[in-house]
Amino acid sequence: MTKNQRQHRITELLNSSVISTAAQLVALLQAEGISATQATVTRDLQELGSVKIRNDDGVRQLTLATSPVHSPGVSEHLRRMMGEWALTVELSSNIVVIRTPPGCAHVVASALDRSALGGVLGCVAGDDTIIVIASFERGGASLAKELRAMAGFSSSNKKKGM
Amino acid sequence: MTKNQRQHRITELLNSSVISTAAQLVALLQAEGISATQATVTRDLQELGSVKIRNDDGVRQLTLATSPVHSPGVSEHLRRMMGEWALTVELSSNIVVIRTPPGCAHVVASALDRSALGGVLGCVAGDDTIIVIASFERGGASLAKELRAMAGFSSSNKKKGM
DNA sequence: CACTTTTATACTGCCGTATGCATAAAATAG
DNA sequence: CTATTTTATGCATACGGCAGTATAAAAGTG
Repeated sequence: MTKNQRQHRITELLNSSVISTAAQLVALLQAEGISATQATVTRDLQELGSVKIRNDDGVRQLTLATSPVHSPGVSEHLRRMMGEWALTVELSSNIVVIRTPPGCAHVVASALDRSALGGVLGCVAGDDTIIVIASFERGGASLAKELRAMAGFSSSNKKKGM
Repeated sequence: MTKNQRQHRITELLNSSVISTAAQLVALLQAEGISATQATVTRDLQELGSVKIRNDDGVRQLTLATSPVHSPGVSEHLRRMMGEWALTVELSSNIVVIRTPPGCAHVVASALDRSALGGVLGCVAGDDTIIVIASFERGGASLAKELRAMAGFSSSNKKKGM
């Protein structure tokens, strides 16, 4: 059972039952054979963006934020995806083109979307290509530079004039 | 510069010039600011499925196999993708349904395709869902079991009767 | 066959992630 | 306000992947 799987199960549990504490979650997971401690579950809840609200019955209940939360882990996640999947990052005026291995473009694009990187109007992804549109104010060059840094490209091997 | 990026550049180099030895590749990479040793490049070449052929000029040349090669690393890669991205693996007769986080289905499906897992007729992927069709001979149950194992699900937390 | 070149690998160290334990900090209850 | 419950976190550890060094194995050469 990996972290993603555990977090997915936690999401399901929070959406289907009233759970008040991390300790309860630990017990529920344990009951279905998933072992994790309170510390781990608490960290999961943070990453998932959970909040504790008082529901209609006046009971405190853990819920997941419906609107995407920009936890500190999100930009970290983007950095990791860029490092792992971005093969090239190239620039044409205000457009940055990122190439990935086949089928991997969406993963990176999702991470980009969620990260709410500054000065990005939006991005679209094909199978192995992502088009990122920089805002006029930001400009493509600055954005490309940031994305290249995330991907772990040193400035020395920047392609010139392509 | 990460491993994927380096391997991508190696692919480009092999396709665009005549290269005979790993040592040559090391030098070419070095020239563009990518440092790697012969050992690393050799490992890359193995993973990429390179072969050394004698070309029309009678020169021995490193080339990439056009047909997908089943290097030992391929099934390892599948295992890693399943562990990282597969959230659930469920079964309905000879069909196995794998759920992933949004946008991640293709990555896993590609890995599945490349792995040439036994008894798989084929698979298709949406945004967060993969449908894998088991051959009649193999049967969905056996396939699901193998995929679940890859994803790191212990047999204990197998869902019953859902 | 002897020698050189090239490739493959055993071993080791490094780095980042994930997690448990212990405990501090914060929230809640009375 | 104090005590209790709950959450957050500093630290240590385990594990996995990656890559370098040194060296063995294999391939090529004459």
